[in-house]
Parts: sequence; structure tokens; C-alpha cells
Amino acid sequence: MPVVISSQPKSLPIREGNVYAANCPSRSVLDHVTSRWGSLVLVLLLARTLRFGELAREIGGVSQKMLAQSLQVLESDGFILRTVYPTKPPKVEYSLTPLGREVAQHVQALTGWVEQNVTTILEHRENMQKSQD
Amino acid sequence: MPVVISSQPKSLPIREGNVYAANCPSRSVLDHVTSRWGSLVLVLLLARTLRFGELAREIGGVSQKMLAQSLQVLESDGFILRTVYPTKPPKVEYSLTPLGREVAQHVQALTGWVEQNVTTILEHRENMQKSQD
DNA sequence: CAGTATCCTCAATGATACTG
DNA sequence: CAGTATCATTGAGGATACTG
Repeated sequence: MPVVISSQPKSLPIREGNVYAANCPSRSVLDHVTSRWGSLVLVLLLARTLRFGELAREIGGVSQKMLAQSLQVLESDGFILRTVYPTKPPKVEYSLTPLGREVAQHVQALTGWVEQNVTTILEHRENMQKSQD
Repeated sequence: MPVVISSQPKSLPIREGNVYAANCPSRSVLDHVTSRWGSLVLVLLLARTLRFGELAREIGGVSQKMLAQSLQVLESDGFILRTVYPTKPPKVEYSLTPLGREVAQHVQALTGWVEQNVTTILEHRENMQKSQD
């Protein structure tokens, strides 16, 4: 599948994809890294390598199924490295690839900003409620 | 609804929310700004104020329903300002609030990175396919 | 133009149970 | 421990038609 580009900026860096084109593959990549659980996984792994069970415990509300699925997608995109130690019981470690580390930093900036500004946003939401006249 | 914080970093800035807590409101904010269409809207409005029809045309594949819904959510979070000119036909302009401009910049960094790295990621996906043995 | 209203569908997600 | 398999649900999202 070809990468779709509708317009190119005049200066570098070269944009290989265009998230505004309906059929551009960059859409799916963006979906993966901004997915509900995928985004949280990326930021956690930025701090350190974690095992499946650890990730499950850190991320409140995630199911085994969704965690496994999110990890697989991020692995297939090349963001996550899955290392299996053939011990008994099995031990599996998840870490970030260099590429994964790059995206994760951007995602972390976003989640961090959100965490630091929730209160302001919640207040705005409530003010909107009141001024429904 | 109280903001849930499970742990506090030792240094500033103070984290008001925790996206890893299942019931923390920051979760919904993160969902809004990383939503399929919401994220694209934010980045577009970073460049300039746009009308509903313009947004619809810029964002490939979006339906009127989803665009309207995304705009409403982002407006209620305080990221987007909706200005109505009571002309005939009606004219409605969407722009970013100062708060919206802040998140949008983080989102733009993310979408930009994705656009610049799609090719690498697609190659990795295909290599994974092959090595399925 | 800038939406809203309705209907409809399927895919994302969760719950539960099972396994190497 | 680290998942997979299966089933059930529901709500996100699209298509279409209508309106101030």
C-alpha cells in the first residue's frame, strides 16, 4: 500500500505521510499510539522494562485481552520489543525500541500535560453546565 | 467528582491527575484529545481558524455527525471556541482557546512524528509478516 | 451553511474460562 | 505467569434525510 501525500511543506523534514488523507497508513499508526491502552503502555515503558503482569497492575481497568492486543499491535509497528525467557514459569519482558522511545516521549508530553491541567478542564466543563440558558 | 492521584512526584510541576487510575477524569480528557477526529481537528486549528465545512473538507473520511460531536466535546473541555455570526446563511467559526493551543501543540508534535516515520513503521510491519515462521 | 435526527451495523471491549 | 479462546454486549460510528 503506497503512502499518500497530498501536499508537501516547502522545508525539511520531509513528511512521508498525511494523517488528513483518509487512506494514508499513517492514520492507523496514529490510532495505535493514541489508543486508550496503547498510549498508557508506551509511557510506562519509557520509565522501565516491565512484565505483562506488572503492566496489567499499573494500568487501572485494563483487561488481559486488551493489554495483550495493544502490546501486539505496538510490537508489530516496531515500538515495543517482546523478550521471552523460557523459564518455568515463563517470564516475558516488554521494553521500548529506539523508535518506540521516540513516540513514547511525545505521548508522555501529552499525558503529562493532561494530568497537570485536569482541574482547569473540569472547572470549565462545570461552568458550561451552569451556563446552559 | 474528585481528582484521583495515587502518587505524587517529588518535584514540581504538581500532577493534578493520574491517567493510570481507572476512575480519574484525566482519562476522559486524554480520550478526547487523542480521539480519531478530535486530534486532527486540534492540529488543523493550530494553523488557523476554520469553519465547519472547511474542517469537513480538510479531514478525509469524517462524517458530519462525528465532526460535530468531536467539536462539541473539545468545546466543552475548553479547548475550542465556537463563534457564531448570525448572518444568512449562518457562519460558524472554530478556533483554539489558549488552553487548546497548548494541547494542540503536543498533539501536533505527535502527528508530525508519525507522518515523518510511517515508511519505517510500514517496513517493520512487512518484515514481521515475512518472519512468521 | 451548519448542523440535527434516525436508523442501523459491526467492530471494539469486557467477562469468563481455559492452558502451556 | 502470560497469555489465548469464546461469548456477549454496546456504543462508536456511518449513511441518509431533514431543517433553521
